[in-house]
This record gives sequence, structure tokens and C-alpha cells, in this order.
Amino acid sequence: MNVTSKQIAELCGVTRGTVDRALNNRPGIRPATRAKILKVAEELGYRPHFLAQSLVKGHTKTLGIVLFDIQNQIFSQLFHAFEAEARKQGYFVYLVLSNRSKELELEYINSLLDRKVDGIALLSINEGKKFESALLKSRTPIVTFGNRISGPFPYVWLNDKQAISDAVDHLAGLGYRQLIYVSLPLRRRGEENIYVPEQRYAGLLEACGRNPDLGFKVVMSREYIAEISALYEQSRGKIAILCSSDIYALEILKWLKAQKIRVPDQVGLMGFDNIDILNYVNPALATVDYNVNEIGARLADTLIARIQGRDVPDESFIRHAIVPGESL
Amino acid sequence: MNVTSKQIAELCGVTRGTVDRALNNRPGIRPATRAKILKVAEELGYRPHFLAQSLVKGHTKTLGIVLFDIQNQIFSQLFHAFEAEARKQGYFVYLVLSNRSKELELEYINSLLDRKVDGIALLSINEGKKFESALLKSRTPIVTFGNRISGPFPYVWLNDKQAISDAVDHLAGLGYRQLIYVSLPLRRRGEENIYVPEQRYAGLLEACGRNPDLGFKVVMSREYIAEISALYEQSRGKIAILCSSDIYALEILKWLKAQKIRVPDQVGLMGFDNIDILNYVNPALATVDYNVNEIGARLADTLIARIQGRDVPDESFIRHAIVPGESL
DNA sequence: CTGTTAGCGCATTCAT
DNA sequence: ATGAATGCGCTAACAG
Repeated sequence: MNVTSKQIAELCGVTRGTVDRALNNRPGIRPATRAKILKVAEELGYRPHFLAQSLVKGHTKTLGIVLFDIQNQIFSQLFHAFEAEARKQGYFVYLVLSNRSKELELEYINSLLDRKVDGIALLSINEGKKFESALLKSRTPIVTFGNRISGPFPYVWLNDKQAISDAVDHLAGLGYRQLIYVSLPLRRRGEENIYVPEQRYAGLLEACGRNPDLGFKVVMSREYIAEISALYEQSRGKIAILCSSDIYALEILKWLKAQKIRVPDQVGLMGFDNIDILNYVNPALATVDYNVNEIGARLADTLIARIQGRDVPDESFIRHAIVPGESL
Repeated sequence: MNVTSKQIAELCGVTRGTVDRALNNRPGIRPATRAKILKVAEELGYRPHFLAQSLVKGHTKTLGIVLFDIQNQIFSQLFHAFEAEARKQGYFVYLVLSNRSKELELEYINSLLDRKVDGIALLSINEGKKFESALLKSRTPIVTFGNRISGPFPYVWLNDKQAISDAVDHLAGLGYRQLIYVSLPLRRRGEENIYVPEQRYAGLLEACGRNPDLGFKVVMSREYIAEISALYEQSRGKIAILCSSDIYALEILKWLKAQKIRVPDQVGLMGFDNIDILNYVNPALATVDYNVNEIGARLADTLIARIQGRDVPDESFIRHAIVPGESL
């Protein structure tokens, strides 16, 4: 086993109380004895026992963050930023990945709670009253992002509704009169937390209401390529395809290329997220950009503020911007 | 605070010893009392205090894994697989990212050690005797992957040397007579652990020795595009560019397209890793594939085996295979 | 079968 | 300025 404070005490001929005073430089100790103890501790490579220390102190200086996916570059980047900010403020981070499984997510949240993290940043698949009250019961500070839950949990993200709305306005301004909106299926409403796609959909409806000249169709099935294909066949005039994620846009672009349909000559294409991969794609994809690093950092900062009992805003939106690209 | 075993004891009119027997179903307890205690514990939503439990048991059922990057899809996938296997075997996982910083890596390893993880999977930037002896001193089981360190630490990865060697043979077999090999700079040798690129380079040399008809140049500078451009200008005959990572190949492909140099008509291009992004790239990139999920799973399995005191092989190589693609 | 006791390593209050 | 004692929550060995 490792060297303990008790051993140091014996070696120095004092008691553990005195050793503790030296190690945590608290008052009530002669400089000479402190120096001696510190020296011995240094030589022995003493490190306080984290578990014992946390047990008595009641906190772990550790944050948990639950994501459902890290393959998506947006999330890995967000995690990076979150972690960097947390570390800057002296916190260690536990990352867990739910893989979009409600059961797994619950299991992981419990694991984090068991490990007595001081706070949790949560992108949840779960939702609903019982879920929220379970979170509340833990008495652990929680900040949400992405999917919102309706409890008194602070929220840090971008304004999705406004962002899609802006994208539609951009398309309309470019002269497009027909729009296909491609999104994650919303049919799991009630089964799974789909706050983000709902917000984006709401933004679409709002903007299309403002632009009556712009006809629109919505594609939300898993076979969206086939649906788009059908819509494209029966369409007259130039259409724009707006995707709620760059990932969809890339798949569609691949299909368009295979069909020898030219972008943007024959079809306009726009994504969302501005992920790094876009650097390797021709033509440059129009998309919606936002500073995901800022989201990550602010998320950590907000969570730590809550842990320390400071007041934080209920919601905090990061700015977004349209990236014109060459695909429109 | 949360409900403790002491409270359950009082509520049931027994002592903590008895409660412990019921909770951990140990022998020496009447079925009736056990049932009662279990019922009360259930009702109160009792969860054992992880820190206290670990403190006395001496283990945490937790693994640590240190990576330098998770943006790279290879690593995020590896992490996924590692985590899944660990969870299957009852272990929780702490992930830390060193960002290729030796200091950060050391700090994180110490954080993991402080938190008393039962074992660590390590992709290290650090190397050398003092580093290894520090790891050894911790007495915590460690398994390495990717960058190897020379101590008695088991290694799970693919055979990089053989893989590049096979790739070169493939190129030679296709009739190429000129090769440019693009790799991470090796000049940091001695400063940083660069085991993987060194192995791949060794494979290149070996295979080129076997194929004397194949002339080759090596590009390792950060401005590899400029260098390749120069080499391309002064070349006669068709050249193949072999990259030690798909990432480089994608950058080069982007540049080739911009220069209107046709692939594979004018230049052959080959990557390494077979990352998912390749699905979105034309022409389909030739590359070297290996099952990274298998590496992750075997890594976890090997680490857990070591923790449990079982014997594990010193090194364990995952199979690789050439993916022909359309870029050659 | 169940109660008692001790101890994991550390922090902290009260004596001295 | 230092020592002694108590407790965090749990496990385990020993009594009875």
C-alpha cells in the first residue's frame, strides 16, 4: 500500500493531527515541525488518500458529463472545452456515454451519483416528471444542454429555433421557392427526449409562416434518401434541401453526386453544425455555425457556479451564424 | 445526506453487522430478518456509499484509459469498445485526454492513481526509465496500446510494421515504381513517444528493401503539401503517395483536386486507418483497415485479466487488411 | 444466527 | 503548539 499520514506521524514523532496541520497548512504549528513534516512527506512521495479524504470532506472536486455520443465531432469538441474549463477551475471530469439508451443513461447517472460527483452536466434522452424528481432527489447540482428537461435545471446551448428560422430566411432571400427539410424523426416524441429537433422544427414552421412564397416538405423517415429522391423527381423548379445536421447533408451530397445531380446548379444544399469534416467536402457546404467550445466552457462554468451556490441564469444561449458556402 | 446502513439497522432493530449480511447476502442470517432488511433498504432507496465501500474494500471496480485525442475517430471508437467491454465485466471507466502534453498526461495518470482505479489502459506520450519506474511504483496494473513503452507492460495493438510493409507490397504489385511516404515527423524522437510512426517507417524501409524497383521519398515535415508539390513537379512517371494516416490522405486529396490532378489517373493515393469519413470521399480511398473495436475490447479484457492476477500475453496483435479502393 | 469491535485514511473538535 | 478523541460509512473478524 501507499504511504499514509499515520506513517509520517510516526516517523516524525508527532501525531496525525499535527501532520494534518502541516499538510493542509493550518495554523497552530511551529514552523520548524511543519518544515520537517513537509520534508518527510515529500521524500516519501506522500499523496493524500483521495477516497478517505472525499469521504470526510463530502466532496470530490469531480464533475460528471453525460453525452449520448462522442463520435459526433460536435460533442467531442464540446467535451474537450468542458473538460478544459473544469480543470482550470480545479475539477476532474468523468465522461459517460449513453448511446441513446434510456436505461444506460439512468445507470450511468446513478454511477456518477454513487461516485459522489459534485455536479453533473446532462444531455439527457430521458425526460418526464419521475426522471426529474429522481434527479432532484439526489440533491446534486445539475446543468442541462442540448435536450432540455423542464425542471429547475439551468440550460446552456444555442437557440435552435432561431437558428433554423434564420437558415430558412437565408434560403428564401437567395430566391429559393421550394424547400425540403430533413430532420431526425420526431415520432419518438413521448418516448425519448427530442427537444432539439422539436425546436428546430418549430423554427422551420415559424420562418415558413413568414415566407408564404416558400413551399416546403418535411422528411423525417430513416429512408430519407429515398423520400428525397421521390420528391426531387416530381418537383419543378429548383429546390433547396435544408438538413438539421451536417451528417445528413453529407449523406445527401454523396447521393446527389452518385446521381450526377449538380450542386448548387440543380439543387441547393445546407447543413447545420459546421463540423470539421466540411473542410474535405466539395462543394463547400452552406451551414449554420456556432461556437461549440464556448458552449462547453460556459457549461462547466455554470455548473461550478451552481456547486458553489452562486446564482446562474435559467438559460444561456450561444450565438450562431449562417455560413454561406458554395452549395446554395 | 443519503440513507445509510446505520439508519436501516436502527429501523429494523438490528445492528449494522446484520444489515451488512443481508445486503451482501452473506451466510449466517435468518431468512426472515434478511427479507425484512432488504425490504426496508429497498423502500428507502438505499445505495451503499461508494467511497466508504471502496476505502475498505481496497478496489473501485473502475478502469482508467488515457488517450491524447478523441477527435480522431479511431480513438473515439476504440474508447467506445473499451468501455463496452469493461461495463460488461462490471467496471466503470474514467477517460482522460492528454492532448499530447507530457505534463498533462502525467498529471492525469496521477489523478487516476489518486482515485484508486484498479487498472489503466495507456496510450502514452511519455517514455523512458523514470516514467516507467513511476508507473511500476504505483503497483497498479497497466496495459499499453499504440505507443509502446519498454517496461513489462502488456501491449495490445496492430502490427504497424507489417501493415505498412504490406501496403508497400500492394503498391509495388500494382506496378507503381515511385513512392512518396507521408508520415508524422519523427524528429521528436527522444522528446516524445513516437513508437507507432517509427514502426510504420521501419515497415516502409523493410518493404522497399524487398522491392528494389520501387524508388521512394519520405515526407515528414509539417508543410508536407508543399514538399509533395515539389516532388510531384520534378517527377516523371506515375507516383503513389502512401500516408501513415487517412487524415493526411484527405488533406492531400483536397489539394490534388484543387490542382486538378486526377486520382488515380495521374497520382495514386493510399491512406491508413479506414476511418468512417472515407464513406463521404470520392474517389474511394485505398487504405489499411483493422478492427479497432476488437482492439478496444481486447484491451479492456487484457487489463481486467491482469487486475484479477491472470496471465496475459506480452503483446497481442489485431489483424489488418489492405482495402483496394479506387484511388490506386 | 446476531451483536460487538476494530479499522480503512483522513479531518476536526476539544483538551492539554 | 501539540495530543487525544470522534466520526465519515462500510466491511470483516471475533464473540456469544
